[in-house]
Amino acid sequence: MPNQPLESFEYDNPCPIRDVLDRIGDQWSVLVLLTLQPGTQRFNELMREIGDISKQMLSRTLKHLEQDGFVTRTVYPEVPPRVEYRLTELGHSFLEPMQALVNWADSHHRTIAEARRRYNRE
Amino acid sequence: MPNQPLESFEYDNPCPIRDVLDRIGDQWSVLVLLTLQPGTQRFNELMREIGDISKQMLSRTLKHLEQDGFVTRTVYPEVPPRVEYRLTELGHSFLEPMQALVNWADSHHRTIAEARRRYNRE
DNA sequence: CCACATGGGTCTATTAATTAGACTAGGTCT
DNA sequence: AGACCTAGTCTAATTAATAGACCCATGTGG
Repeated sequence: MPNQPLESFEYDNPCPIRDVLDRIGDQWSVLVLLTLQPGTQRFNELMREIGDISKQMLSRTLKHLEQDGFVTRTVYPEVPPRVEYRLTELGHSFLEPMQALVNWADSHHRTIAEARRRYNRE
Repeated sequence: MPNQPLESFEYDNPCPIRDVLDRIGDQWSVLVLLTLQPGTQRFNELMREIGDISKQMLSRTLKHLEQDGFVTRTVYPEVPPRVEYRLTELGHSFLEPMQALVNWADSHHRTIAEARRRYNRE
């Protein structure tokens, strides 16, 4: 174990709700979880599926999600390597309320786009 | 109108859901909306209430939320100035599914904290 | 009359986060 | 031998966020 971990995973937010929401409320976590919803995906599949995420951020996001128990990471010792990511029970459970939010976004995005245009005109 | 707007508000995300969620999925938007839930708040009240947000980010976040129609901004031409922020119907409507997510976070944060400790031990 | 406080910001300089792209490993295929 | 595969990591360059100084007009205290 020659090198220090580059990022420590300790996290001491006094508010547990903010602690949870700050973690999954970053740019990518929810998108990764939604992409994993249909089933197991490999690293590069996630890259392709999401399209505009960088390797580093996908790697870090998956690491966080794994740490918090949202996904599992399974390595198959083959060559070339194969690593599969899959939602846990917790991950699926999270996507239930999240799905309600996605539905909200889906049914209100026109209203929002409209508000944005109006604001820009003035 | 001598100076260009420093940040353009155009935003052309091909996926409308990501367009909406990316906007409110930043570090502060949800927190600001939740803080406005009980009722009208002034700028510095929001600062104090949230505690660890910078003026600039609060200003920018409120501007985005106003642009997207989540909050209204009312200026009273007094001295010293008074500016009140208040949720719109859309803002309140958004907080309904969001509240479900907050509840989820509240009831699962122990499980998550546990997973995080386990991960760090290994 | 001068100094200071006030609220809601903006501007700037420093620090942190994100990105793009090069690089690695061991094995298969030509 | 040389090229290719995946799942990352490392570094350098770009971008975003923060802290703190500053601004405006007016009201208050001395």
